[in-house]
Amino acid sequence: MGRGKIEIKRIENQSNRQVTFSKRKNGILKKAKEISVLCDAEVGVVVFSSAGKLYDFCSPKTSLSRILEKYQTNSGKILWDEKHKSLSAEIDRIKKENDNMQIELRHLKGEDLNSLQPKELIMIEEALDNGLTSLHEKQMEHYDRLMKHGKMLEDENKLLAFKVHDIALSGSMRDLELGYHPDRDFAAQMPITFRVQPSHPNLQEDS
Amino acid sequence: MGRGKIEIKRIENQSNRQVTFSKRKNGILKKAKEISVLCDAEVGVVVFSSAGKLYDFCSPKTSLSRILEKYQTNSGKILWDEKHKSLSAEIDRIKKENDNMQIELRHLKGEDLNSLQPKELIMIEEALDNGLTSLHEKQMEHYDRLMKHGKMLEDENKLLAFKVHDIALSGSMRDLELGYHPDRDFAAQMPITFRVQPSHPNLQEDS
DNA sequence: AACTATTAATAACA
DNA sequence: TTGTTATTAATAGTT
Repeated sequence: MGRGKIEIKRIENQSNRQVTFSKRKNGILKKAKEISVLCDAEVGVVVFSSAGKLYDFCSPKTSLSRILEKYQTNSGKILWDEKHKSLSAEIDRIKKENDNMQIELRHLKGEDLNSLQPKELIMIEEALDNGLTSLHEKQMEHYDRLMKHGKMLEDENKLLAFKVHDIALSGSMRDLELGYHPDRDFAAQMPITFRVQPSHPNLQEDS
Repeated sequence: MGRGKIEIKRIENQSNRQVTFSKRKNGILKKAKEISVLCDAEVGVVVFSSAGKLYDFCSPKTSLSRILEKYQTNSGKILWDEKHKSLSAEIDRIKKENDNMQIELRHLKGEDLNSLQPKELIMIEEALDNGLTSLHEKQMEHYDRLMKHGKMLEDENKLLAFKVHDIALSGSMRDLELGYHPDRDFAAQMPITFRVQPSHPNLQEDS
């Protein structure tokens, strides 16, 4: 189909080859489009020129992804070896890590101990003991902090109780009887730790 | 290019469509082969008939995998979305699971406790206590078993010591002075638990 | 599946 | 590249 018949073998003349590529590439993409429309077929075409430039066609209503997905299930061949395998490998690796941690966790929780040797039990016991030790230290810190805070509150309460007593003696009880008014001037300006907290159980104890 | 011109739109007649598909499909695959040879191009073609049958061509000296790999790097489009995404999602899921276990493990080992509230510390403490309880039960079992075994050995040793004493009295000391002979007749035929174990520390105590 | 009249693709050329 | 055209190749409709 041209001014002369040609043999189907590599065209040695570079520019000739390039022209032929361009024309035939258009031809193939056109044919692909036509068969997809005429025959309701799914078609995917990918072409690289020898220079490495990419051309492709994919039938409408689908995508290369879907076509290739279908290709794999249909042909049994697996395409995306590289990325696919590396992802699968990573999954395996993480799962193994997961399993090991799971086992360790179970052991620390006192489960699945039957298969373990006495020495292994002792190692777990040491881990648990260490854990408890650290934990108790931390709890002690919390306890100390709470005690300190409680002591502070008690001191504040004493101070407040004293002031209340003072105000009561000076005769202006009405302000207190009105209760909690956060937007009242004197309340807003008072440092927060010095505001009256009516529900505090310790408030009355030392007064 | 046929007895008549045709519009490029879906061929409604089913059998007609099928015939046209068959012919044009061959045409496309042939064209693909030709351009790959003539122009030294990489070509991949995948065609599905409307019935779902697969036909494909791939230029020699390469593979669909490689062509598609190249397609991705060249176009920036990511193909294998489906499997790829689901694998990535699974990795994320497992990693999250992993992280959670890691945190739980660290907590049980008494690490990274600073961010925890007292109530959380108590929950960990309970877990550790439970773990220790189960562990101690298991260790107790081991201990009991060992004790039982030790008692059994002691009994056997007493019996052996008695026999040794007996034999010594009957005058044939030479056999014993020769030491351990596993292939001697009387040793090989004796049940294994009754053979003399010279290195056993309890052997002389009750004799 | 073949056949073949016709259209479509394209090799060589500009 | 793009366009033109003589030719070959593909294929629509038919057998």
